[in-house]
Amino acid sequence: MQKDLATMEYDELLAEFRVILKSNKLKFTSQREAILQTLYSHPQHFTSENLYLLVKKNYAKLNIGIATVYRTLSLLEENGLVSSISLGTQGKKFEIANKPHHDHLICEGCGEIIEFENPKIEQLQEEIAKENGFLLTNHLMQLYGICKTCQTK
Amino acid sequence: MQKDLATMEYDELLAEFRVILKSNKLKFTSQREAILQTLYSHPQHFTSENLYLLVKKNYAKLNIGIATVYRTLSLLEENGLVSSISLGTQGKKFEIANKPHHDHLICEGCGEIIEFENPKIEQLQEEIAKENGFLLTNHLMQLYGICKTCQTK
DNA sequence: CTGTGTGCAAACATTTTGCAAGCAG
DNA sequence: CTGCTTGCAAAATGTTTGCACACAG
Repeated sequence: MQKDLATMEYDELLAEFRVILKSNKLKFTSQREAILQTLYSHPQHFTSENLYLLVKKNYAKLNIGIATVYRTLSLLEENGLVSSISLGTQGKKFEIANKPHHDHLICEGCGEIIEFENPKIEQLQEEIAKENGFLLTNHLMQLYGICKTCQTK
Repeated sequence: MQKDLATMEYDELLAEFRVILKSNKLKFTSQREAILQTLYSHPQHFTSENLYLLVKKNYAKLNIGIATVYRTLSLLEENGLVSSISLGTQGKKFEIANKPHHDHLICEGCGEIIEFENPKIEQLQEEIAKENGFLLTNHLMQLYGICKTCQTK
């Protein structure tokens, strides 16, 4: 039984990544580690571009290419180590998946993202899936609004 | 007080569109109408491309361009007559907004989209927003899973 | 060694924009 | 008439792919 990603420390995450690579006959490379490490140490939402720039800066010696970032993000997402969401006009964003599942409250004024989780909603979602004969694999919930600060502007 | 979009017939929708255009000093053109009409009569989810192809086919005389579709969709979305969602790898999809708010259950196998609504979840969302000092304007909920048919494949 | 991974540049896909001609008001 | 709108093509953006060399196993 795999350990819950939610409570995973970096070394555990890394070990998990190695297992995934091995079982897919893929190789562990410094570029792949740099990307995983960067995602882990910045639990924020990255666009592919942002992540590329940060890895490029923090691991200048690697001279990483944007193509590698895309390829690695796909790999990580396919294996559940990162998740992505698409915000309206801001494009696709990625984040490391080593935290409890959570949803997003997004301010349309300043773009601030607040994370939250709500077990009751999760339970209702399961019920809806069941009613429709679906086997749920994932979900995405984004609430858009105006935050307190922007309301007073 | 504006009539609820949810119960709007086409002629009402069209009238609403004319008002929006007028108040923005924009013109009512056959291209814009063709797009609105097509969205109304096909209450499904369109990509920009799909919609372009369908309008092109149904209104061949107009010889419409893809740029006009993009421009009109932006206009309609800004004014709340269409809404859009971003599905994982399938890009942004648009639909006419003249129906009750609803969320989506999406099959990762075949791409089928089932619409549903759940008042209990909506209420919980309001509570979450309130707790965080947000004034809710909109929300998006997508449940991903495998539909009954795809489960047996 | 073998075969996967990488950076690079080119290719693609999608969306936006400049422009001259068309047309709504 | 005036100036918004359109189609077209070009440009801009974002993402994927082919290739030859690099390197993990």
